[in-house]
Amino acid sequence: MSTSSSPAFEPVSTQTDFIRQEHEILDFWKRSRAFEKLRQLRKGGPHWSFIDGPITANNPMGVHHAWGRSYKDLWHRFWAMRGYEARYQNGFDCQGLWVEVEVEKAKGFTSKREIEAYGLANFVLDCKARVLTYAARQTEQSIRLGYWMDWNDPDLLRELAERLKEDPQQTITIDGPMGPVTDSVEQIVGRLGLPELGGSYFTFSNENNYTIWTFLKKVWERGWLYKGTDVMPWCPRCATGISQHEIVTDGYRELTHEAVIVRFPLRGRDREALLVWTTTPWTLTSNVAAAVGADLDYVKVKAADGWTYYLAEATAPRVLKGKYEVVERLKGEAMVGWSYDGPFDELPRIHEMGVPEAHRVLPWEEVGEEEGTGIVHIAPGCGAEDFQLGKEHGLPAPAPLDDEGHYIDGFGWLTGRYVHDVAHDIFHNLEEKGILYRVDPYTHRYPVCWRCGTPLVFRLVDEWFISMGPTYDKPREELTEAEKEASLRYQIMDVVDEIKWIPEFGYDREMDWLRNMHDWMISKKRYWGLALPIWVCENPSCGHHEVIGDEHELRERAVEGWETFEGHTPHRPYVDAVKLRCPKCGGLMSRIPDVGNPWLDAGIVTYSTLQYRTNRAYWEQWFPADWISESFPGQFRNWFYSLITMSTVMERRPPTKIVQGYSTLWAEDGRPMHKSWGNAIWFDDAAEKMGVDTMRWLYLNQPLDQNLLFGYTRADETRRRFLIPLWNAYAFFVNYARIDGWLPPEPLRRHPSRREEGFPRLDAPWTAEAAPTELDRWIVARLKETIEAMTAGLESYVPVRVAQPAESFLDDLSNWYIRRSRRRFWSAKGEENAADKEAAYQTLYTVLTTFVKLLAPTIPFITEAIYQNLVRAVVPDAPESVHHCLWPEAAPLTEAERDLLEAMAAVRLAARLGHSVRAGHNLKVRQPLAKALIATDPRHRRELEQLLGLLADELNVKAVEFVEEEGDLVTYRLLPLNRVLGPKFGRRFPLVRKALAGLDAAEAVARLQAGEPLTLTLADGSEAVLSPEEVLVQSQPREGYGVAGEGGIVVALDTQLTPDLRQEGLAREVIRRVQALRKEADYELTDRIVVRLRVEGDLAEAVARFRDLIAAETLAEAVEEVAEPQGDRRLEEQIAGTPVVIAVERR
RNA sequence: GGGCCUGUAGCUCAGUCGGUUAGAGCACCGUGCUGAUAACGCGGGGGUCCGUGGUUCGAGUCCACGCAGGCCCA
Repeated sequence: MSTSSSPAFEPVSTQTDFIRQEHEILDFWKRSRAFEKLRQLRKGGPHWSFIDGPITANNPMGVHHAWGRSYKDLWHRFWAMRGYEARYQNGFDCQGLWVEVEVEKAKGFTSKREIEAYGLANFVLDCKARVLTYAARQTEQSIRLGYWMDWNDPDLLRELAERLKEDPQQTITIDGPMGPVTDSVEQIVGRLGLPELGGSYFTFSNENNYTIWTFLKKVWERGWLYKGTDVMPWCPRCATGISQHEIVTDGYRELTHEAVIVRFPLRGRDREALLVWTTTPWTLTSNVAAAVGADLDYVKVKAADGWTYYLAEATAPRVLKGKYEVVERLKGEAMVGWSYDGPFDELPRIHEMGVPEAHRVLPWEEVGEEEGTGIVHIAPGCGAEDFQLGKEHGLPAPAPLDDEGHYIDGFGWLTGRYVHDVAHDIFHNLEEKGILYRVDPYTHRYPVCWRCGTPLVFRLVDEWFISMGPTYDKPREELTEAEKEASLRYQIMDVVDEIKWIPEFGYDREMDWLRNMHDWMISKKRYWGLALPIWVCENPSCGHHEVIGDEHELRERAVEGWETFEGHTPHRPYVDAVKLRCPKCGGLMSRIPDVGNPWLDAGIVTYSTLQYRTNRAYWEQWFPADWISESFPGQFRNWFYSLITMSTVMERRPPTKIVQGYSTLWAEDGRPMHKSWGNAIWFDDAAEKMGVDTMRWLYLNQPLDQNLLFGYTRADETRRRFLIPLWNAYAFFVNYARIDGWLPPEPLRRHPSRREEGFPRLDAPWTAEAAPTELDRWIVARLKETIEAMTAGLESYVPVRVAQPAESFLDDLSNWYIRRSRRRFWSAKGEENAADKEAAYQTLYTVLTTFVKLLAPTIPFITEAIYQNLVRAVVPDAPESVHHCLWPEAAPLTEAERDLLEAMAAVRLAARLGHSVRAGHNLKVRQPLAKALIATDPRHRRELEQLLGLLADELNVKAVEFVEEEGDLVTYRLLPLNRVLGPKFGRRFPLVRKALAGLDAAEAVARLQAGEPLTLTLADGSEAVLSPEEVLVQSQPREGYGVAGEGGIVVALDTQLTPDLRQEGLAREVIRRVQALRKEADYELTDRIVVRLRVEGDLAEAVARFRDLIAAETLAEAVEEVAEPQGDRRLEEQIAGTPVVIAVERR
């Protein structure tokens, strides 16, 4: 964002405020319409299709959403840089109980009755308005994250929300991508996301709802839609059934209830009773039977309280109070058929249903003795398994609760009471009747409502289901076509086979779910959601039902109420007005009042958002998605499931080619984030305190299958490890380039944004003016390697494979290339090393401009800031944004480059060893030494010889020499090659190892090097012959010689200090202190100075002798010895025991 | 209750086909380097590789059983 007219780099501070910079970049993108321009640039490119898993527009977005959204943005940007065109449509999930619950809270409603009194039309408007409000909020947050998507203007969404509540029927005109659109507010809202309005898709849109109707009609036509009566988990607060999909998602909580043991007196016997256990006392009102395990062992005991009890033998010690005596042992089988008096036989409803007559003992294989008494209370109207068992035995099924959890009429004193409030009164009542045995607290995982947390009850209800079809008891590959045709379950599995799952275990999870899942319950007795298009004949003797496939069919079939519905979106209450004629009996048909399961809304989007109903050619262009990405937990049975199931029904095709999943976000303390635990971090806070580039890098550097521990400590670490070094490498370059007035020559000025403009390749990035060194060639080879690795990582959708090569490259760049190259940038202009300096500039410029492109998809802000200065400020015709550039490409590494990479690794190892020796001898690097000695094999020697100057420099030695006779530096160790000799000698192997260790190593090595075998005499007297290939010779540093070794390289240093070396070392001590003073004085890098010193003894000699060196190194025009040194800065201390005073002054 | 995964340094995690002295980052201590760095280098302390048993010349790695935690399903 240069403002100067003549091209030049802007100065760069190393103290940049990254967060402020992010806001400036956001402004820049907005001002320059960067995203719109990118879309223009990529128009006509090959398609990369992404379908967004819709985010629930119900609350501000969290840092866990930011995780997924960073990935979505990253891969969009990556493919755009590869030249692909994408659709960029964000999605909002809009309908369902989660929105209703929030609106209820806001309105202070606590029951469905209050909603109905308020009016469905108003309630639905409130739900729509809430969705629009939070969609606006989430859009703003996503923009802050740097996410580039096609969304609506947040202000427009907020305005629609207000207008909607004002008067949904008022007509407005808004601008769309194809021109102005005029319609009622309600219809504009219903058309959001369609081509004429653009922006995010909303699952409450007309198109989304009607496409689901189309889906449901197909289901119905194939005979898979049915109404079932069953005992279902039910939330008494929300007054709705909870489907299996929902109950397993966050659906259990550790709760402590009071478990009760009750006497069921046996009829016709005196004070003999079954002991029956339950954790849900409210269900005792509806007890019908008692179940025993036919093969379990039971006992009849005489207890101290005068009763005789029956219970499972294994349970007796923990169940029975006080002393007891076992009178008889019997199998459960023996008790089957006994009848007993139920605990609430006096209730009128129980009487009416013939329950007392039905009471008896049944056999049931599910009965166990781990809990309770081994005799299970059966209430067919209150439990799913109980209902099944009751059906098998033809038992009545009293259902005691209404939809809000109150006892219905006919339950005596309980009628009208709330299910979760009656436990104690029931205990009291049982006590009075003399049948309460004991009550104990019992902690178990109990299902709760996933929205409001209310413990669920089980109710006998009518719901609508999609049949998943039979599960056949044979392997899938043996299924016939006919069997598959009859079972949606297996059709879905076939589709799942065609999808690539990342990580791979996703496939198994999805399959596991499909094998086990029950029919999909799609109805909900609520208000805000998909209006299920099921119309039922009102004539009770007919009951025929039909599914309507779209709005046109509805209009054709409507015989009543169309005028009430017309002009409205297909939501309650208006759509409920439409009546049809029953084709069977001629009666009137009404829509069932239920709304749909919200996963229907999200599952249809690969059809509804791609114009499946209206423009099949367009749909074919973008279907299936290339990639979708969501957090794993829950999605196997929710979005992934519904998406795949619905696509299977629609077209029997996979909705996406790749599913990428990632784990759960936790707080840094390893626990889930929880408002009440104080460990939650809000997105807005994270963005403004960490910066979103930091967040995005943190997300990238995270294995998909592990939970992400998110917090400020980790963010600081991430910033320090990656963003700051990146920024400083860039700042280093710019600040020296400014000093030298360096600008990139022509071949380096190419940053194409379209393929036809050509690619600069990295094989020879230097002009004729540059004389690249091995170091330059090395970092370019590393860059090529990094391009290859990051590209492969991105193509495979594995984030750590993108982050890891980038981090390792930056480390090499910062801590080796730049550190070793610094001096090359200092030299003055026009000297004989101009070509070397030019090479350094060209290399670093190429590396930095290429590297920021590789990083741009992940950390879009800092890379944009760097690009604007490195490229746009000096190459005005370059693409306007780094995000408009094409992805770097490089030819494969050449043989020479591979060799160079190996060689540099050897040098760095040798340098490490040299530093280690210095540290061991307390020899500062500042102190020059005469030579380093290296003992190594011929291959490493060849490698090191290419780069000796570099190594000498790094170790501050005058020479590096190789020693032929290693024995001085090294001792040998002989080790057996386990892999070979282990199997060869088997049991004798330890003896071989021992014998080998006992040899004279030097002598044995000499023989081996001559190619002769070794003959060993083992401890058991036998002999073993080892060929040279079977022995590993390990050289290790000889103790006490100042050597260090590793990986086949041994380094020693000549630690003798000659007077010359010592004086040079002292001179360097002086230089170091002058540099420190320069820094303290805050001089510019180019400022010339005068150095004034007072020194004595050795030091004086050293200064006199190395005066020129000191002057050159510190940019001093003069190095003067004075009695009282004065200047801008001054220090007094000792060097090697000699006092010294140094002052510097700027010229 | 069943299935899958995990258990390695204070913390977060690598550890290939079973093989030689079990590693990294963070944190801590010492020390060096520093005319880009909030960095970086070198060194140090810190290990019952969850436990028990087994297979094997050899087990962090394979097997069995158990313990603890996570996920999925009942």
